[in-house]
Amino acid sequence: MGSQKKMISKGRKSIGRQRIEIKQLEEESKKQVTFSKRRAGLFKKAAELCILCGAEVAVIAYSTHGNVFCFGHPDVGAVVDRYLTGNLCHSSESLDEVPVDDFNRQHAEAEKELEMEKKRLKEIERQAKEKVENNGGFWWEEAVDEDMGLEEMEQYLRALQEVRQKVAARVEEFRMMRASSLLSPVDMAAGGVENYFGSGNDFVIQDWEGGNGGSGFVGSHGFGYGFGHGQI
Amino acid sequence: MGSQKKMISKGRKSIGRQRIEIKQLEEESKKQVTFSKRRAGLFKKAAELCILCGAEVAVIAYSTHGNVFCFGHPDVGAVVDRYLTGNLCHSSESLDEVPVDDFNRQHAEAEKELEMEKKRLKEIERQAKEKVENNGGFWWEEAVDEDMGLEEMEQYLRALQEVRQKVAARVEEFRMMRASSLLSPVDMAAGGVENYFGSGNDFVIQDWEGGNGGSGFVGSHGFGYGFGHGQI
DNA sequence: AACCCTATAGTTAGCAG
DNA sequence: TCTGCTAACTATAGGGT
Repeated sequence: MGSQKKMISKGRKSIGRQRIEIKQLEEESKKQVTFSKRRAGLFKKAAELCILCGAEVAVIAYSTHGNVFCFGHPDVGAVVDRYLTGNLCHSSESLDEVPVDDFNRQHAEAEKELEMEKKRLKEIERQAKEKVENNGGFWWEEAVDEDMGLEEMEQYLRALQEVRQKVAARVEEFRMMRASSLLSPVDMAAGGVENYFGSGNDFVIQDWEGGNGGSGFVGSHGFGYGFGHGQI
Repeated sequence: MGSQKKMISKGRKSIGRQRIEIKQLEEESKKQVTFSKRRAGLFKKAAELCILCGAEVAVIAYSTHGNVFCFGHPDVGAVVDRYLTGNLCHSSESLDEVPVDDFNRQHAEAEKELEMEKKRLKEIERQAKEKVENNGGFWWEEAVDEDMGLEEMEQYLRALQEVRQKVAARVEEFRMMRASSLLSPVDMAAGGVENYFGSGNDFVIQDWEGGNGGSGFVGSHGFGYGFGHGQI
């Protein structure tokens, strides 16, 4: 950190930071530079949030080129896991302007969402059953029994994690074997998998309610909003 | 939005922002306020990154109280999905100082990691088998066949997503049924589940390599580093 | 608890090497 | 490409309401 000499001679050393509009950058090179810089900033902010507030945070960022960069505390997997197992993610339709202080309305929305979620679950199960009957599908497609207990389910969830790890590892192994050249690490699985949270195509901010209402969360850039709860 | 009168009388209106050390805040109330403010800032930054650079970003943040707040574009589920299916997340031991330009070394590390991953897989499978033999465990614990093909495996992965969704939904349903009061929405799954990416207990920043080397990625707060690649 | 406000700490756009 | 610089922009700590 020692030596910075002045190495600029003109009166104005630099025009300094300029205000920019927040909209898609046209120039590819500028886009890349900005991505690098801002990603670093984002990760730093995330880390500070963790340290200051004891929060657990995961950030996953894909560049347009398809490369992924992650930050996580305690680690990405743990946070994502927690998210997947503990969150049914009440899909946000486009409630564009959530009144900041209307608790009751939000609660109503929550219950409606839950209802829809249940319906969707039913539909999925029905389809799965159908598939098995018609195509003689694989055993795992009829895995979840209608009468499975909570206890058993939790064990199942845990086991599922393990299995997934194994499969992912195996898939990775395969990929490593055949692809020593330049193959995008992620596009294999990109297609085909349904987006099972059913949200729209815009930005989404979602908070999860712990059982009692909360107050509104307000973002800034024309996001689609999920639930907003000041409850921390 | 209309009326701000001056309501401060002394010479200095405010002491303004003070420098703070980045370390766990002691005061609970301050912690909460900071979490709110900084979470908002983090989400805004994430959104700007998406807009400016066309990136896909997911941010998941848990407060110490266990409440979750998410940001995602196109949405959290999509990004997480992409992450889970396309990423084995080469666990970062503590390669504390990755040389910025040593591609070969990084490649070597990658292969070593893979080797360890394989070993771990073997160990897990052995344990699973043992468990099945000793306890008559559940069928799903012996799910992954040694000779499963890539094709089949990919389908399996996809199916796994579906099943997990179903289970998560079911678990959620159960929880909703019994807990109408204040129960943390997430702590059920928090314990017991192994961290299947095998990273440590510290901060983790992980990038994914697309098949050819890249240059170093440098963070700032004593994180554990994964792979660093300038490749965007 | 959620907003204001202000002053200032911190981030970053544009350049240069 | 990535690093460093600098000026200007932006986030936010502390405080009030």
